[in-house]
Amino acid sequence: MSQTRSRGRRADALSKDVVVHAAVELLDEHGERGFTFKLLTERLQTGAGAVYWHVANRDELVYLAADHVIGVALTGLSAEPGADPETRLRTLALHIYDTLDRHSWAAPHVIAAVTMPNTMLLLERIGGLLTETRLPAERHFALATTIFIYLTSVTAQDTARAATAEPGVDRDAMLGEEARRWAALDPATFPFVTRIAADLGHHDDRDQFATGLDLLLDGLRAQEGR
Amino acid sequence: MSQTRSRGRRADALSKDVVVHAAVELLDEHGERGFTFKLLTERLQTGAGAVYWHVANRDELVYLAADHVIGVALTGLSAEPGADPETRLRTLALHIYDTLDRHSWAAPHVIAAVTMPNTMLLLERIGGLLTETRLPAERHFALATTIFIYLTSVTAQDTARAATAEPGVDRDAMLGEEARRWAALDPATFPFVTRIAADLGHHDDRDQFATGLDLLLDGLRAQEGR
DNA sequence: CGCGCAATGGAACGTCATTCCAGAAGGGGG
DNA sequence: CCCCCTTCTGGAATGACGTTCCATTGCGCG
Repeated sequence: MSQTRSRGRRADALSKDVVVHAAVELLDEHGERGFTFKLLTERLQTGAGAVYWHVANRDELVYLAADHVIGVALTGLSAEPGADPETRLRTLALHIYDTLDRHSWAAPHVIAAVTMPNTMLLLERIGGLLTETRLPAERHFALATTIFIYLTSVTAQDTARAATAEPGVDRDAMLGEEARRWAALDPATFPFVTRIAADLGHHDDRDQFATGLDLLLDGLRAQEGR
Repeated sequence: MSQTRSRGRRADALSKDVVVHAAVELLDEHGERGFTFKLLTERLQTGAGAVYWHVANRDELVYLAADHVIGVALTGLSAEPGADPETRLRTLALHIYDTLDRHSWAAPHVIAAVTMPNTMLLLERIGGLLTETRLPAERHFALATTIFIYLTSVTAQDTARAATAEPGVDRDAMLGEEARRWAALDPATFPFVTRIAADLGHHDDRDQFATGLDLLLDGLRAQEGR
């Protein structure tokens, strides 16, 4: 089966796109930490040198992979005509949240560099929706970036936390375990945490995210009313 | 000067605390990526084995260092008596922001594990302040975690982005450069981004953070009013 | 049809976290 | 006072990783 490959140029050429696609797959499977050039060259049936011909280094590859994921998420979003801007903002945010949830390694990189082409497109979308509200134009920059930062940051952290869990361990079981630990704390020093420990058990990250987003939008509406 | 050390037990004993302190220093100086066991053993004038006697591995060490930083931040915060809970919440948040800004490597770890002793204390503080508001008790869990998540996530990303910059490069110059790149985009596809490009030039992360926080608190007040 | 150069595969290198272990204090019991 | 054993130490050894280097190849242009 596995035969030693001949050196030199190949017919089924490697390309930046092919490399990035393979990287996204492997990142999805093994996470950022588990993603290595060894895995990558094995999947692509090639050597390290070939990969480095198309990509500067590991960092750039992960960067490109993250941008690709955001790009797919943005193009795969329907226009949702007729709805008011606030609703569409909410839809957009949750859609990005879900996408990054499926590629948990990507989120931290999306924010690190606003330079990323598709990340900028995301900011553009948010800003476009804000323009349709009655909010004063001089606040648009602050508000758009705030929503952008909330969206990317919180998602990044949610997914990072989720990725911490050992693969194969039940998520609900882990939450239950954590809730029990909270409840077992000293109520004298932790009156609040012990009181809300039960809530932790039936807690959903996505709902949590939506709650914060709604709070932001409520704040926005409150400012709008003034 | 530098003399070969004899093996075996030493008078000036190493301890978990000493190791963690040195780790915090080196993390501040070199960031998470630049922090290596080589640097650590050189500073502590010892070998790797000695460090591993006190600490399980690199991950645990960074975890302990991050918790230590949060602990210092929480104990170093004055009580601010007389102020209303909302103001105190704002002060607390900005204080944590500033602390994590000074130890940019720490922020990502603070959120990853809510298990961290001092991270839980932070959640407790936030919850305690919420209890003093007129908000319904059944919403306390959702709101406290929302604020907690906003605080830690956004700070984490701000500091991560700041750490990306090459040491020695002027931050304002970099922002100006970025603003120029935004302005140079095609106004047809990026109407919003090109319009707000100028704002990016005189933009401050801390103000930005405060804006989002105020938006959250506005939303909170709006819900309170209902 | 041959030649140049874009592309390739893998060996080699330096760095890193981690493991392993021989050996040296410290201190308690005889 | 001295021996022993637990606790702690330093550094050599290991294996995985990202990256560099280069001889070699075969596509596609002339």
